[in-house]
Amino acid sequence: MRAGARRGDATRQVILDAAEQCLAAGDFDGVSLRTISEAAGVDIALVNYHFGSKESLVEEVTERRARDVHDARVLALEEARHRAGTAPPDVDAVVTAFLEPWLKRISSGDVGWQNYNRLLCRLTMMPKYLPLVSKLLDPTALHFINALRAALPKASQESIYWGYMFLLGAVVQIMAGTGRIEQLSRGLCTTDDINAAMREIVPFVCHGLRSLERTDIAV
Amino acid sequence: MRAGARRGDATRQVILDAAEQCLAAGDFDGVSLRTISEAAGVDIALVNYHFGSKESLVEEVTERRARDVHDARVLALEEARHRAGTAPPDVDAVVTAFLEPWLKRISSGDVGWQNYNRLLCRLTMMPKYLPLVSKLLDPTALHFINALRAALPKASQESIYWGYMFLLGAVVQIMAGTGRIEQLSRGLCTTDDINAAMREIVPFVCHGLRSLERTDIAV
DNA sequence: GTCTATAGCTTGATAGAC
DNA sequence: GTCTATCAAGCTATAGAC
Repeated sequence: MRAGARRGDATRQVILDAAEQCLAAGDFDGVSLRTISEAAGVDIALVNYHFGSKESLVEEVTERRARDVHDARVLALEEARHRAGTAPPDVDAVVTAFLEPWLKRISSGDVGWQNYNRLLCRLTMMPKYLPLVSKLLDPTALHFINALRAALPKASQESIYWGYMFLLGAVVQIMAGTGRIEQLSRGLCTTDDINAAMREIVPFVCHGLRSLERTDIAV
Repeated sequence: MRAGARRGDATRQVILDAAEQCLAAGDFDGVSLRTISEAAGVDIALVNYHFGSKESLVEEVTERRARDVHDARVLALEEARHRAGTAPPDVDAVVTAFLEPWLKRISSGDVGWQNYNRLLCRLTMMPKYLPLVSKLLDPTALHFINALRAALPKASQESIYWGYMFLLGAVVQIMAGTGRIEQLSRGLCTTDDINAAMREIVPFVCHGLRSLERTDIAV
């Protein structure tokens, strides 16, 4: 490997990290390549040289970490299956397998994971990026929807999908880091304390999901 | 009232409606005043004449409907209090008072309410707009957080705030209309069928919220 | 109140020297 | 692989005629 290539790889990483950070903090289309290149301490022309376009940059930023989380989640679910023996893993096990790998990475101290997360939450809210979001997350989603189906055999097909979206919604609302809960609770709660958030969210969604098997509840 | 003033008012409404629609469909900063003025069928200069700036336009678009929902929700909660007698309204009553007025407006056939909703969901995900979101929604939020506190006396202060955010997250995930559940369920579920969504979401969040009173659940 | 015209700026992207 | 210089296109906002 030539010295130039090594230097180029380093530049790529610096740009990817800066993009991750800027996109997590700002509002996507409001974040310019100039902002990103300045944060990276790199000339703006290099962004286009290495990534071709802004769109490709966003893709690379997200894809970089998506596969890793997916694999860890699938593995966690596999382990839960092993622990459960012949019966399928219950709701708590499925939810935990879904959230644990995520939580672990966020609280790892690597600020990149926190940025990736915020970015991804923001991304899922924008119709424009639905194709990218689907490419990144559909495999994981369908995998865990299947697991939820097995854990909640009495729930309807539709209910499982709705339940997955509610689970996602609760998590996204916390992970996006909008500052809203800090504002409402006047600092009592903070999304920076991921462990506290997880402690609350797991029982909430597990109880919610289990209720999907009941059909005798009127609105 | 002069004819000119009446015409000006009509233009204002046309612009507000178009802005509501464009902002609901697109990604906020990606939506230009040109897009909005073209959708409204008016000259772009009129947008600045009537609203002064893009920021003010966004404010007016949101504030236009925010007060109405707030009032309806407070009234619904008041009625629930009356029905409940001496005891405070239970979780189901509080959640229903929160969601019913919203649901009613969305399914009223007025497409403006649907646009307003999507727009608002999108807005809550962008840190940049936290001040506006707080101004619009904090009164409602704190009002219902108080009601939840009364309905869940054994839950901790923190849990109530978290629970409110989870409730919000589940609703936002559905209302934002990102097309994700349609994609995942291959058309089986759709956020256009608000009634179906509501039928699923109410029991989910009510069970989730009630679980906040329990403290014996390990992560 | 409305429209034309345009100022002044920022954007993403590229051509060419090194 | 990196940097300077610059492009065309888009944006918000405004000044002035009608």
